[in-house]
Amino acid sequence: MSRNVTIVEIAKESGVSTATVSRVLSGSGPVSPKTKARVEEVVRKYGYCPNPLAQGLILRQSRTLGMIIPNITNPYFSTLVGIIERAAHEAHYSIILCITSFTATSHKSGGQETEEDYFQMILDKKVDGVIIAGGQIDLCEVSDSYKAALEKLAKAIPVVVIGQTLPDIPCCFVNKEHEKGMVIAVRYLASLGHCRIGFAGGEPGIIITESRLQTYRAVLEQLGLDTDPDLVSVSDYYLPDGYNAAKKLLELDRPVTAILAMNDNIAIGAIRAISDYFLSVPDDIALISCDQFMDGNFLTPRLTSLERHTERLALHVIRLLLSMIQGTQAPEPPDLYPDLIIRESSGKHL
Amino acid sequence: MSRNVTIVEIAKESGVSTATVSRVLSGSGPVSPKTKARVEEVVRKYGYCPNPLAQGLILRQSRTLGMIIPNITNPYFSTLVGIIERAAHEAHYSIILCITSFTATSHKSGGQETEEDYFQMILDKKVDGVIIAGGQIDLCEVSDSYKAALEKLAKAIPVVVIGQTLPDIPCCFVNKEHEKGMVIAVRYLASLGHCRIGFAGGEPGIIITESRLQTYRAVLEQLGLDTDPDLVSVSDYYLPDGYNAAKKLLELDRPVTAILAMNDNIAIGAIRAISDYFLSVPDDIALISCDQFMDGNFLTPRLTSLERHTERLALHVIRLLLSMIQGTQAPEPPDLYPDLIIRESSGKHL
DNA sequence: CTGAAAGCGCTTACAG
DNA sequence: CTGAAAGCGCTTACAG
Repeated sequence: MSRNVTIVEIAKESGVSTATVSRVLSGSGPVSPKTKARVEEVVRKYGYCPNPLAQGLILRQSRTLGMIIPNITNPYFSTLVGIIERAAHEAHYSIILCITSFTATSHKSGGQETEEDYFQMILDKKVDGVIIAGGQIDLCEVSDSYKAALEKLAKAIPVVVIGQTLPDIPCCFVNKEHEKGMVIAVRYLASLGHCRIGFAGGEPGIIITESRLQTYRAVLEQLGLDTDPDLVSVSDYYLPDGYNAAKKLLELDRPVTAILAMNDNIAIGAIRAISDYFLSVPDDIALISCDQFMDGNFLTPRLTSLERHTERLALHVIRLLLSMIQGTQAPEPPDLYPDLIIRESSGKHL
Repeated sequence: MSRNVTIVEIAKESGVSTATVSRVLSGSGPVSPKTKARVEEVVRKYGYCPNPLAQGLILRQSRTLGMIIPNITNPYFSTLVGIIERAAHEAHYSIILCITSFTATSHKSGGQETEEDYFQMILDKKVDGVIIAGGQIDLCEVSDSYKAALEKLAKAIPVVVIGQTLPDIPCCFVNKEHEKGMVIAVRYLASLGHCRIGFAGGEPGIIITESRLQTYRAVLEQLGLDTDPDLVSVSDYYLPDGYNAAKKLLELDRPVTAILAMNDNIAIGAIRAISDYFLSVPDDIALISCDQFMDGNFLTPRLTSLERHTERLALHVIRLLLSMIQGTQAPEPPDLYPDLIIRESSGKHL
């Protein structure tokens, strides 16, 4: 950080006090048109810009927001970050990005760098607000230390978290919708005549997985279809998980005829496994991705998938945070009702 | 930003001056063991942490780095961001992420928010250093206003840019390697007996595209193979671009027998198009992705691709920036020699 | 080893 | 409408 023009120089050159310069810059307080013009000229000449550190010290704000995510490689999170950064920038805020590398398994094995540490760090940074997406908040069982750290954070600054609502913590919790899409997808597959519908991907102990699983079972029962535990294969959210899950579902004594994939990664891995068994999608196995990551029209086969409107979620979250910071009215919650986009992979009626 | 415990409280409670508290916290200057212990105790009790704004004002550093990218949705950039954030965090720096939405076409049509504006913003934020990846720097023709803005930025703080070297600008430029991989890929396809090798994807006027194109033509000529302009179809880097490019290459009077795809998106789109022509990869068309985004082993067909070691690049870039900031020796340049990972899509000898 | 004081660059009552 | 002065929370010569 090099030495820059300061308000003192500008004041001197303009022949006024720093107070006046400050006034014309902030637009607060009365300034005569002439003085104003003169100061503005000098400001322009030097390309002067107030030091945000000094401003922040007085104003108690940094015009900086923290965003904490477990992973940036996952399209869900990168979409979130993209939209949020853009909206924040338009509102003249910057985003400090924190990537915790949290995974349910690393957590169990006692990951070294914890999300709690990041909470503290972001608190120390004196940001004006924080968005937390995913991580431990998605666990069915949230640790006490996490709750304590989140509470401490939320008591100090506005925070909105995307994930389950934790009681007695002064955050805004924005809940994602996990059930409706599952109901739509299972019913659709059933309407096509499938009786053995597999569930592939997701991590046990994670809310999104468990609640989808529960819905899946409930709808299956309602419909009088098979609900063997064998029909379910969960491990994680990535390509190999889809591959292994599909493999398992195909090797059953009574194999599945349809698979619900947690997301596009799982679906792509599953397609690979299905091909390795010399079977095809959708002729032998129907497939639906429950979380669209890309335009399924360009995959082979064209992937039937659930659009969950991550952009709307992202926009809502940043607007909500901004409203908390500025003390304005909270925005209307967005329509997050998922859309089933029927393409080829789900096939036709059996 | 709420009111916090300050150094004054800590000093009072410890019965020493703020200077002493500052000394024990920073470890600079001599402090008697007893005083030190007492102060540390109080610090711990209050969970005190110096206000970084106040510190930054004096120390002229913010322990914050800027990272400017055009797009976070592209796996290349999200990988870069992931690695860089992690390394920065380990070195106790935070990352302010700036996403400019730059594309070559938006640029031509005169995009409203420019990268230059972001340069100014990040300068105003008083970050300690900046990493710039992609954007206008990847254009064959860089505008004067961009150069001027970059020069201004680089004169103020350390900046490393991933992209072509611009003369007379005091940045560290880290160049990516575009030719070698192309040579390997073209030669491999030729060795398999292909004579009509298409080139799909990429944006005209962008360095990575143009230099690969040049290499592609040079190798083809060297080998005495067809170099019709018709064999090339460029537009952009995403799924639809791969789809359209492959379509065009298949509709030629003398269609291609092999396609070089700029990256996995292009390859996936191309596979979709090839299937729509009732052709298959690799039986009818051989395919290589020149920029691996995911594990090609899980795609159908398994995708032969070039691994370009983005992680190594990312690590080098952040280390380089840190060395500039700290005035230490620059790290050794990484081995960015691309590896051709031969899987199914490139097929066997004709 | 320790403290009083100046100062980083700004903003905002408070006078005038 | 404008300026002198205090103060945001910290660090660092400078004395002692």
